[in-house]
Amino acid sequence: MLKVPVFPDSAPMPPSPSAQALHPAGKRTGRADPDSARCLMCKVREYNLCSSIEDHDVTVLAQATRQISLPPGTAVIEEGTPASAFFNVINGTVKLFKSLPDGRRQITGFADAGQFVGLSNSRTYSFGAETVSTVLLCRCTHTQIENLLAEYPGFARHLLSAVTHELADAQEQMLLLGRKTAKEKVASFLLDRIKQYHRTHPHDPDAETTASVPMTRVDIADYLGLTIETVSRTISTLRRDKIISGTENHCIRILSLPNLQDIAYGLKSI
Amino acid sequence: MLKVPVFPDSAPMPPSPSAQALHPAGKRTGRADPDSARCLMCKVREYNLCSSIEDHDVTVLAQATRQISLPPGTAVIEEGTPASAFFNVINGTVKLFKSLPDGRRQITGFADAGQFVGLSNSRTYSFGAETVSTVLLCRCTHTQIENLLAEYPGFARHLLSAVTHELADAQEQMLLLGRKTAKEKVASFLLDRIKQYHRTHPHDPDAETTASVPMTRVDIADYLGLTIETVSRTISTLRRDKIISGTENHCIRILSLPNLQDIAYGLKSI
DNA sequence: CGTTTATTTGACCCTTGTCAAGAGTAGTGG
DNA sequence: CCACTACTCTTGACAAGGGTCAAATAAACG
Repeated sequence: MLKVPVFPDSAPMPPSPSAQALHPAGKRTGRADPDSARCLMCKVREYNLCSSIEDHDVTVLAQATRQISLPPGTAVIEEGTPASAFFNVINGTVKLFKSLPDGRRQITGFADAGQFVGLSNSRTYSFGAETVSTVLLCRCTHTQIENLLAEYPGFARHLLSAVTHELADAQEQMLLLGRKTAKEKVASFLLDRIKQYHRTHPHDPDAETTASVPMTRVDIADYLGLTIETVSRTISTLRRDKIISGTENHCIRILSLPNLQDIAYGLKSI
Repeated sequence: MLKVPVFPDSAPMPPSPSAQALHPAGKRTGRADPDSARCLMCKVREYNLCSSIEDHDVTVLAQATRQISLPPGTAVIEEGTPASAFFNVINGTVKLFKSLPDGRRQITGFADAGQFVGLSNSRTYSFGAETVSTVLLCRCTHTQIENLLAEYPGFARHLLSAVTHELADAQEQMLLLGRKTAKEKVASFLLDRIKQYHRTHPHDPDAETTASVPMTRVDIADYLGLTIETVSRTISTLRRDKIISGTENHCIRILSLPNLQDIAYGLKSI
């Protein structure tokens, strides 16, 4: 049978306390140790990949991963370097991007709390990743991911589901980049940010009308395939048209969600 | 544990002779039946997902799938309809696309022989699919894919690898759509077509300099986020600059691969 | 061989990019 | 607490890449 590793030939990693063989599948620890408590109490555990590993096996996870905190603007993954690690975002936002030799850049997505970063099929990363805000990450080597995949069938299925979802998002973004106008692009982006805010603040009564935009105009422009000037002008227009309200730059309030939706999908001729 | 099906709640399918329960894992058939011969002799078997199922289990595959042949321009998947089937492309090319309400369309990719179409995480397809040329497909219900995933761990891993690869392609295409000029887009597209021709015609001595372009200008334009006029003009310019040669429309000969590569990555200022 | 459809080419214009300057904002340190 | 500096963001004037509309060619097909 053809071998098709998801993480082929992971580059050798510097030895770390947590870089040890996983427990055999199904082995139970009598009770939670301090490490597994970290995973059990993790605020994104129920939303992300880790939910595939049941509570009583969580020691495996805790020993396979290490948490790191990074300030805004820090490189997490360097485009073209050996692909060796995988990251879960616990808190904050990470941007993923690809670049051209002359420096032009396309941000392919933002990974918020609960999402992951660093899946690669090839020996090197085909994309870069950098923190947008202060970010808490859970790091795991590809070798350890391979072990989890081999021991927990549910994990492979969960990962497949997550990647399939990402692919659908990527296709939606291709539609945006190839066929939408600047105004439609910005409106679509704001809708995504509202959804994201709603996911992470389900109990905020204003969640329906709030968009958290932690990224700069440069990042928004590189995400939407525009220039910062066009992004700025378009947001100003939306403010002038009373579709959004103009208090702050990084927390936008939506005055007319239906109008914004119509614009995003090209139903508003204006 | 949270259940995360890759094909949730597959829509009920009309009963078909091949829509029956799979054989139990590991059950061997004494020798190949006519059905399994179809799979064993399949010309893409060694390249595609089916290689995850070993030869002695191939009856399972043969009974789970049905081959269909479709003329050019036939809808394979209707955007927004219930997601119920999955297709392997045995021969020909299928285009995948998303549309806006007013008819604007973005082709998100072309699936050539050996690739698959129809993976979906949601109840309905978020994209459409249509044949470009005459196409031979191998159809399989999502229910049957679920069974294969449950019984053959290698299959889930193979599928994960394939989807991860598709995601990387999608990211590369986002870079193209968001940040490349018309000339760079067309050059990148031609390079992809050369690679594709090389894969499918490994013994052709001209494979290094040949690009098969079965799709129309409309499809190319919808794939690159341009208009047909711009695609046409750009190809004419490449011909005038002696980078490609102008014999036919659907089989392009490359005169200077290095130049084409430089243009595709923005290294050629012209 | 004529009809239909796909492609090319031209003329013109609009959306978005480029260049440049001004206005906010956020830190920093006296 | 208030300058000072360094960004980030906004706005304006202008240019250009690519879109739109229209017509001419070239292929494809019965």
